[in-house]
Amino acid sequence: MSDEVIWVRPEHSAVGRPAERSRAEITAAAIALADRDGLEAVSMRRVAAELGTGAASLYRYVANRDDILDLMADATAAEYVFEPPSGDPVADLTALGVQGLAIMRRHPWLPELVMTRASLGPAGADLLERFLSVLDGHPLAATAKLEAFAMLNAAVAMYAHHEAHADSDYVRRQAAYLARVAADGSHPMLAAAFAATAGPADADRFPALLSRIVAGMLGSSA
Amino acid sequence: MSDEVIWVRPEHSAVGRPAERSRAEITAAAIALADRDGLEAVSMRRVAAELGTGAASLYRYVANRDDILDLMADATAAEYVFEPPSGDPVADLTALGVQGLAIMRRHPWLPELVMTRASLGPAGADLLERFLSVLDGHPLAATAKLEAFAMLNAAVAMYAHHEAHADSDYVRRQAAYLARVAADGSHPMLAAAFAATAGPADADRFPALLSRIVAGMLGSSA
DNA sequence: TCCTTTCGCGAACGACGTTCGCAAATTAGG
DNA sequence: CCTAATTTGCGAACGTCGTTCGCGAAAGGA
Repeated sequence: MSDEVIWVRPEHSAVGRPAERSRAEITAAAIALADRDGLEAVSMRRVAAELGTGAASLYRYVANRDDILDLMADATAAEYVFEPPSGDPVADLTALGVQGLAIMRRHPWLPELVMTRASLGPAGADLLERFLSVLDGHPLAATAKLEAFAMLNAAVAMYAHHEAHADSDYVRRQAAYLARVAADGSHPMLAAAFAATAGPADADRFPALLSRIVAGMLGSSA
Repeated sequence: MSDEVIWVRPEHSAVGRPAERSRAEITAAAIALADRDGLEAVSMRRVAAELGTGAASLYRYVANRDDILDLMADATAAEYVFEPPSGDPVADLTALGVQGLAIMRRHPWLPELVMTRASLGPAGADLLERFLSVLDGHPLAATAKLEAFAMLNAAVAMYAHHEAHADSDYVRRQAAYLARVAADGSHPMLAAAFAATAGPADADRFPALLSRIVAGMLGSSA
């Protein structure tokens, strides 16, 4: 029953007792939970509790927990809105990435999902279609375009992930350790970089960073 | 006791009953386990079993499971060997990334670790120092250099992660779904890309991809 | 009405991370 | 040598997790 991806499995049967809930409701509950308490709060029991039902009931809608994660990821992919392309591939792909960052800011758990599972459902396929159509006619091998898609997603996810965890205890401990290493004299470059970074962070550097990366991937600079 | 990162906590006490094992042994056992059975096999109980001891004993060496993951990650960072720089930053950073890919090919679980918790221990600090020294004198803000470091690691991890899971059941199911979507006519670009990719994969495209990305990040093309 | 099919879900299983408390092992001080 | 102080090893237990099983309840078609 589940040797196929969830998107091709029928949601409800036409006969028998009708279902009281839907995949969409489960997805919404899981996303609400994750937005509030993080990804590890998305357990079968807690999603079920969010819906006022029993944990075992979820298995009527979903083969396992990973299916729920796939539903969540694809639901966020559906949040993209596609403006008419400008004709400049670098600008259009950068805009796509910037929009992705905005989505990930709404869902701080999304970067982890994108980085570790990279699954594409219907909305993910639409996104990829859009990406490829921006690149239509561009002299780059199909494989390279697909790599670029993966790379763009990874770059956005990486940035969003860092941003979302910038003030966690874990990162603070980590930074304290690096500062200590920098202070002991054995890592002069690290010390210099730390000193230069000490000031307040300025405006959103992401679009510039991303467009450099995109330009690099599309350009023939190597 | 554990409001500090593991690298600054003393490993053994001078007095009292001497410890029978060391962090290094635990790290080696965990890495062996992960190399053999994957990251999720690295549980307290199984690492302990690998060492012929009890699970609770590990907490004398480590505050929690995440500490073990940090030890593992830093142990792999120690596998880098730093050749004398050539003077060309793009080439030197690309070489660093290519070496990182080789390390990740030896440890297929490493990409996931690098992507989800970017933690730097002593060997990680050495790696970052090397990265920054290659970029010494380069006209790029310190923040941008640190972003570039994170981005390089992410790119390498992403590529290695895809490579390592390319023939998992999960990816096969995923590819079958995308092929089905491509076949139904609603995603022409996807279909075209699939057709163009059907042939056998040629040689290792990674150095070229990576050097384009690095050049993009370092260049002033935006 | 009854039969077939599906659904809801309590109960249970095994594995997980982590804590507690105590016995064993060692060193420091007398 | 003995004792006190200190640290280690770890069995047992707690709460949570994903998942399975089996059964009673609910609906539609004959």
